[in-house]
Amino acid sequence: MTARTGVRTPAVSACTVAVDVVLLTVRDGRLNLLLVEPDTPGLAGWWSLPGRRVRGDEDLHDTAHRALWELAGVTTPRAHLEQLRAYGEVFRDPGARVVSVAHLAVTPTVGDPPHGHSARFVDVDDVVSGPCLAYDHDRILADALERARSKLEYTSLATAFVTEPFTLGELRGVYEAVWGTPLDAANFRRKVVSTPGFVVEAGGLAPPGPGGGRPARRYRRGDAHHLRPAMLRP
Amino acid sequence: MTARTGVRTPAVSACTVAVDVVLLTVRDGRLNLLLVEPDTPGLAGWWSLPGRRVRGDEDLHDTAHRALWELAGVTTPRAHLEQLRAYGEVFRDPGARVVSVAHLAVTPTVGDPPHGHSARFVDVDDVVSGPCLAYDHDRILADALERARSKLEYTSLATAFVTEPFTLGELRGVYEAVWGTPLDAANFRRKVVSTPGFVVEAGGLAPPGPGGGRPARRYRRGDAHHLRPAMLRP
DNA sequence: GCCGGTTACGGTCAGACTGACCACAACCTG
DNA sequence: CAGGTTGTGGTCAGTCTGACCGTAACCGGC
Repeated sequence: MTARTGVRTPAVSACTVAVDVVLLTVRDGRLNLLLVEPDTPGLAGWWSLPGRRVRGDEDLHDTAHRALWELAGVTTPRAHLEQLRAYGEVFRDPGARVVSVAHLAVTPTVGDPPHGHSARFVDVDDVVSGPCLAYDHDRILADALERARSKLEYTSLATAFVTEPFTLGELRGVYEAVWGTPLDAANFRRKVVSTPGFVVEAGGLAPPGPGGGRPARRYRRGDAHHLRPAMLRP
Repeated sequence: MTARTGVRTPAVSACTVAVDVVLLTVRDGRLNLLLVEPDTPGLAGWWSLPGRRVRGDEDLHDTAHRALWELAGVTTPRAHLEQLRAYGEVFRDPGARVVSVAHLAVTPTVGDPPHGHSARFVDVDDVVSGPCLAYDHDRILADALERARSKLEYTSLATAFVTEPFTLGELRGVYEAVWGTPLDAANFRRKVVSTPGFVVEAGGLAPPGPGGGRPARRYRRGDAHHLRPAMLRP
C-alpha cells in the first residue's frame, strides 16, 4: 500500500527499509562516486545511488555490501563503511513508503564496474553541478560529501582512500581531491607526521612519477583514528 | 527505493521501523536523561528509551515528538531534535525485526513527567555506571552522549540546553554537566564572546544566585551554528 | 558597616599550533 | 647539463589555548 492517500492507516508495518550507498574513491586526483542506472520504468536516463532493500536476515552493513555487489559488481570486503543516517520522509519515494538508511563507503582506487552492470564512476563535481539524481539522492550525496570532508579533518579516514604502503603525496592528494583545494605540502607533512599514530613509516622509497621528483618515503596507517587537534579545511 | 525483484522474501517486508529518543537536559547542574518503563511483559523492572513505531503517514521527526508525548507527556515543540543513526542488527530486538532510528533531543530544564506516565528523568551517570537498559539502548545512549559531547565542541548546541536570556555561567554549566568536567570561567568566556555569532548580548543583568556573586550579563543565541576553531574538551 | 565567600569579568604570559614562506635534496626529461 | 617537479626540513610571525592573577559586584553573617 502506498502512503499517498495520507488517510493514515494500518500503516504501522507499511514501511520498508532500504540501504543506499555513497561509494567514494579518488581516481586521477579527482573525487569520484559510484552511480547506477535504475531499471525502474519511468526513471530511464536518471542515475541513482546503488541501493537495495534490507532482507530480514541481514544487517544493514550486509545490505550495503550486497547493493554494491549486485548492482555494480564491486566487492568491498575491506573498504571503509559507515552509516550516514536514515532518510524517512513520507514522500521521498513516490512509489511507496521506504525508509532508506544511507551509508558512506570509501575505497582505494578500483577498476571500472564489470560489463553487464549499468554502473559507473563519475566525477563528483559533474554530479553536484550537473543534472540531479533520482529520488532524494542529491541530498544524500550532499550529506555524504559533507561527512567525508568533515571526517578528513578530525579522523584518519583519508587513509581509507589509499593502498598501503602509500606516500604522503598520495595522502595529500586525497585531501586535495575531497576538499577540492590545494594544500601546502610542507605544512601537510608536518601535521601528519607530528600526529602520533596517524601514519607509521613503512621503510623504503616509492619511485617518482613520470614527471620526476624526489622519491618519497612509504607509510602505513597507524593505530590512531582521531586527530586532535583537527586539520581544518582552509 | 522502489520495488525490485527479490528472489525470496518472507523477509523483505518483515522489517518494521521505530524511533527511539534520547532526550537530554540539565537539571541542578547534572546531565539528565528521560527514561520510560516499557509495558512489554518480560521487561518489568527495566527501563528504556521512549520509542514508538513509525506510522505510514508521519516523518521520523514526528514519530520522535509523538514518542515523547505519548510515553512521557513531554511536549517539545521548540526542542533541538536531530537524528542520531539507525540501529538495524537482526537480533537487536528479540521479538521481531525492528530497525530503530535513534534521535537525540535537547531541551532546557522542564518539569517532571506528569503522573500517569511511567517516565522520569535520571542522572546520566547513574545509568551509564548502573544497571543496563533494555534492548540495545545502552549502546544508543552511549552514541548519543558521544554525539552531544562532540557537538558541544564545534557547534552551538549548548544553547539548546538553556532558556533565553541566559548568562555565560549558565552556558558554562551546560558544558560542565555534559562533559563532566569543570572549566575555567575566564577562558570559557573569552572563547564564547570572541566567536562571532555564538551569543549576542541581550542587555541587562541577571541577579546573582543565593550564594551571592557579581550579577552576570544576559545573552541570547547568535546566528552562528558552527564554532571554528572548536572548543575542545580538556 | 565590615569581612570572608562567591561569581563575573578583564588582563597577562608562556607554550602550542598554523599558514606562508624559503632552501635544499633527489628525481625526471630533453 | 639545464630546467622542471616532487619530497623534506626549516624559519618566522601570528593565532589560539591553558594557567593564572587581580578587580568588580554581589551575598550572608557578625
